[in-house]
Amino acid sequence: MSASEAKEKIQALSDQINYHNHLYYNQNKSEISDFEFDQLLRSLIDLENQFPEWKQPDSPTQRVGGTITKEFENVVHQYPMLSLGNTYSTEELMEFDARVAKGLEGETYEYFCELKFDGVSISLIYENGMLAKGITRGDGVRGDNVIANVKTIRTLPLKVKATTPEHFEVRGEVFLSKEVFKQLNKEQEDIGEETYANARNTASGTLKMQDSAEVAKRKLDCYLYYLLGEDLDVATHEEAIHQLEKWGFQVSPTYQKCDSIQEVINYIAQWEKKRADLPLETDGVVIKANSLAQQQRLGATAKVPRWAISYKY
DNA sequence: TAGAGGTGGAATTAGGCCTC
DNA sequence: GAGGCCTAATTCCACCTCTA
Repeated sequence: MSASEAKEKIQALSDQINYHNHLYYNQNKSEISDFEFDQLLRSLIDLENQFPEWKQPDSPTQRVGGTITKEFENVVHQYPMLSLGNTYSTEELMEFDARVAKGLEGETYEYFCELKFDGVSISLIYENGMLAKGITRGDGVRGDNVIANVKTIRTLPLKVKATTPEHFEVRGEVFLSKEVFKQLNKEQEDIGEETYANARNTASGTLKMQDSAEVAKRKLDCYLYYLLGEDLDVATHEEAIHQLEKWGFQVSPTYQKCDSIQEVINYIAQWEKKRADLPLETDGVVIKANSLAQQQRLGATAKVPRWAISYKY
């Protein structure tokens, strides 16, 4: 095979694999068997080994893993990763609303609600459209760069196709879906090993595994919920979420803008009934002030932002 | 068994508001 | 302005569950 033929073949195989990945993870459909999918991947790996000059940095083979990480690089977060304050009742929500109203005296404001999924927080750094770092929360100031493991998450774009700022950060939650966790425990049972206690801690442990090939087998998934950086051209959290969707990131389909705290309360009540039907575990709702300028004005304490709070079911 | 990530609760501190 | 009260913010620690 000539070099130019190899280049075309590598591109065609990459497109094919990306197409099937997209179908499987975004539409929950599969046109080929797991065996056929593996065959496609193996063909691509063989070709890339023969013609490494045509191997693309965002090749789907990057997701197969294989990197052994002896020690994760410790990285300082550009923007501290704060946790959220918790509420457990509508009374506490009303108090939160009163604090927001006080902080934004005389201004109108709206909220943005989304379900809080039971997973592990992650910060993704993109440089020139390429996924460069995947950092755990750590102590909120510094975290570990687990990029080799993050790259195995097939719903995450390794390269953003659209025009983006040179540098931006996306935050989200890495999780194991109920179905994948069930399957994982079945496999443990089959080989006579102890089953995992819960999906959140299993996802957390998986992210810190040293063998990314093993991580790739666990089928981690990720929802993104926060966009950070300069030159982003967005004025509200809602616009930021739409921007993430346009760039090909998977965001939670449960989000909703609310004009008042009463609408927030209605949203919480609505999802309390429906959340059991979701494919992954949720433990509450995150409520944020929608305007980024107002978020700035409300600021944060040393531990939690004043413009957002979580409601725990 | 040690170390890491994360959660939740108790204790302490800081700051705002009210009364005198 | 001083003192007391209340609430929010912060710190610390115990605990759970995972991987190495």
